[in-house]
Amino acid sequence: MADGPTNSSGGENLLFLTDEQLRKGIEAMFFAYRGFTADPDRILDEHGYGRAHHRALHFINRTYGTTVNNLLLVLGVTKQSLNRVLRTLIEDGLVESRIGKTDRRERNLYLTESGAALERALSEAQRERMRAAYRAAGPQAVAGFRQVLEAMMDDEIRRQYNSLRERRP
Amino acid sequence: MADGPTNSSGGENLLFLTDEQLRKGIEAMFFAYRGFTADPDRILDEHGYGRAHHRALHFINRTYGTTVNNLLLVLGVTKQSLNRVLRTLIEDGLVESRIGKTDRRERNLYLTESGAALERALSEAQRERMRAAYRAAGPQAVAGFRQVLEAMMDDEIRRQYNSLRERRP
DNA sequence: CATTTTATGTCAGCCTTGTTGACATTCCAA
DNA sequence: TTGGAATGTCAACAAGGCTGACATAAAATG
Repeated sequence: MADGPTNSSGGENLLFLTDEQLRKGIEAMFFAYRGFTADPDRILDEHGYGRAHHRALHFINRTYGTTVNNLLLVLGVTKQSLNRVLRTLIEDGLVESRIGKTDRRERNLYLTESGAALERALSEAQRERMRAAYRAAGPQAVAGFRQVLEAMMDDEIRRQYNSLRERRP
Repeated sequence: MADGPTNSSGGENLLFLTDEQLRKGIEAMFFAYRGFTADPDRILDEHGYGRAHHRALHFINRTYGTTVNNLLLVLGVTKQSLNRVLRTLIEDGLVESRIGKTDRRERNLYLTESGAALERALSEAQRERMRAAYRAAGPQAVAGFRQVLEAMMDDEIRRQYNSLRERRP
């Protein structure tokens, strides 16, 4: 996998990575992820929600009319766990669940006005942090950032990640 | 902050970032973090531990003889939460807690042989994933990756991250 | 020396979010 | 018609966050 004689991305080939360097990267990942979630967490807290709600709102917004099963695959949790979160969002009027047209067993999920509003607030806070980081690091760094992250995903996940579609409202 | 007329890292200045690009980055972060934690999680599971134990082991290993208070600051949790984890690690003989020499109120924390062994297994799994990602992406990408992550941290955290010291056994 | 502050530990209780297992309903498909 | 897939629901449990209260020892400070 990483043994090929040439590197596709134009870097020098032989990479000597000390444990020290790798540890730095590991800790950077840990601390950065904390920053990454800090702003949305504050907003969620005001509404009495947690990260699980954020994730659900995010992916319902991204893939308009997604089914519960699709959501389960992306989020990687059990249906019982997702269901609890989903139920509160539906009860609170942030998410609408409509019976599927072609397959009436399925539930298609949509954000309501207020659901979309919260999602916007959350993602705007997160985008702002990401934007600032991107600006500070520069475009070349951003490209590298994305390359490393993508290489760090599990294979099946990378497939899902790469098959992202624009939402069609 | 991001308004300076020049970019320090040699990139072009004007960065036009669409919400689409930022969303891609956000999701990359989400999915990559899952991959990042997947391998240690499996090992931890076999031992009946969770991520909280991993974090404690990691930072006790990194800063040899650290105090409980130091650990609290780095981990960003309450002492009650940390204590629960620490207690099980001490009971299980993975961590040793010694009364401080200069300040007898403090407890200095050390990994035992078996604690160090588990830490090694966990970090080696994580390093291996990181190493593979680094190799796949190349050295230039790695530099960018680290730059963006560092810019994404909270300010106080970045200070902690940058003041990493080699452990002195 | 008396008092206050600091570092740590511990108990109790609560919340979110993950888990498993069991079971019901609905409905497509063979 | 029957099997299986998709979904929902109930119950129980665990990890690991949180708060609040309280105890102890030791350091720091008046």
